[in-house]
Amino acid sequence: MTKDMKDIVALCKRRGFIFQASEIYGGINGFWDYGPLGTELKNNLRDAWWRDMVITPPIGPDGTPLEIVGLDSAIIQNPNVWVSSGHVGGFTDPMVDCQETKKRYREDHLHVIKASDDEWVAVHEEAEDSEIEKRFKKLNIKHAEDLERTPLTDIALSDYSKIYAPDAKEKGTLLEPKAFNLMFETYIGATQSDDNKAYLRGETAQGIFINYKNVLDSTRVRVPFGIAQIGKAFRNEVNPRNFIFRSREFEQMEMEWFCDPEDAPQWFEFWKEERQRWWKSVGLKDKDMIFREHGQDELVFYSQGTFDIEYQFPFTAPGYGELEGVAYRTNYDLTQHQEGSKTKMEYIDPMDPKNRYIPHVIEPAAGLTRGVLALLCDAYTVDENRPSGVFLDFTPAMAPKKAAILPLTAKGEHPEIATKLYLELRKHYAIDLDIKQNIGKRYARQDEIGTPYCFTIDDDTVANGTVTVRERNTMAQERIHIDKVLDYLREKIDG
RNA sequence: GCGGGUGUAGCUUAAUGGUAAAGCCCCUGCCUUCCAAGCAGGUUACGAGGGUUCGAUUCCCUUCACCCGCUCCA
Repeated sequence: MTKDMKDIVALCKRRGFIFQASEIYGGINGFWDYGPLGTELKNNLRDAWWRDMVITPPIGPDGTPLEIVGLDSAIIQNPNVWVSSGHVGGFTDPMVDCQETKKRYREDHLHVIKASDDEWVAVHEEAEDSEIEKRFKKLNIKHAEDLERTPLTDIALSDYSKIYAPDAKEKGTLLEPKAFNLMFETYIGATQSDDNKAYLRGETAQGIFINYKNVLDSTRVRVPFGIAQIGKAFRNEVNPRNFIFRSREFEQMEMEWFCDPEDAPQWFEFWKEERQRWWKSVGLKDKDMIFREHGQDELVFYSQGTFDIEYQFPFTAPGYGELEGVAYRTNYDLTQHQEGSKTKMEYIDPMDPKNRYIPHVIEPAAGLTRGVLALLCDAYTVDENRPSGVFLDFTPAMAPKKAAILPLTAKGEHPEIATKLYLELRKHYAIDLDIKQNIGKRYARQDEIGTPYCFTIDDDTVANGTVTVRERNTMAQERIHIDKVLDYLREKIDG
């Protein structure tokens, strides 16, 4: 039985994990709201990351604990931050559309071969000569001897009328290149003009880089150290798709690890390992993940290595979708901000003041909301042998509700004892108390929201103080004393 | 952004140019000593806007959202 995205989305809505944003107004493309359980789940994943990064960072290769501090920067920064980072202008890839075939190409991916003065043929940059010859034959154009290629970026717009687009029959069907900028624009103050234009952050990372000096000067951290931040980021995606996987407003968990350039390659290896381990620790199954080093051709120009942690989502299968990228960004960002802000970003080694350098950065950048989606997809388990037909196999630590307290009947002393137990347990964990309806329905409901344990109060509880524990995945039951319930939960959740 | 598809209750599905039906879920009560049981009752829907029409959920137009493919994802 395969997991169907439709069913997962339906369950998310039915049980209050994730809703279409602005649903009662007809929705809004690329935005999602988190319901009561989705919020709990997201917070659990977020808190686990914060705990494992900032509160209790990993032990380093030399046996000493790493030093990582937290940050919460503004979503809107001085717009020059995004000019220096390259998000405004530099990184946008102009696209050209073909009027005839409705296809769209990256301008810098197309090459043009000039067969004659007015018959030019556009081809993909990776097209081989043999393919190109076929293309010429099809167009019935005698091809030039040398097949010399000119990048489309070097061709004047006025010459577009001579070009046959890669998949077109007619020439002159390519339209003017359009720049796509994914930054969300806004205006500061009540009037709108270019003077007060600003951007919603496209990533949380830049907030870290621009506070690097502040953190150094205020916290006594020394290289190597990290600054971690969790928060919303915004990208005006051309085409949001696949539930919450690519949305225009999303949440990131990013850490910038500042280190000596000489040590950077070792730290890169360290964080690759560490981040793989972490995703497994929150419950993702090894068999559904892939760990992938980017090839040279995939790397952005300033990166000396990028490592993807990807998950096999139902909508990407048999392929994978990115959960986290661990990138060796060199000192690119700090250097950019040093130039852009005229603020020195040099680090002076306190043990050796002659040793000055701009730290290199290893960046483990994870998608929190993508992580939530992976947890949901991973947990979704079809089981036709149980009333609900499905259950969510969250780890106890990630489950939105840790346990449900269920009086077997709504009569006698059952509800009273159940309520007392509930009042005790809820001081420690997110607990459900559910009294109404028959017990089977209540178990089924808890299965659907992934509650790992149900404690049921029956006549034996009244007689001898024991309750049944019903385990979600196996539906097996055992009896334990009511006084041991909290210890039992502690052991399962934190132990 | 392009092409195709789909929008009726929380879900699954009906019917209809003239008061929109059912099953499941949900809620209330009864009953129930362990997995959506039974009985009685109850809430909830034509994605939005416009047009045609005496009257539109139904026909037409526009729009929005979702799904699939293409494109894209610094």
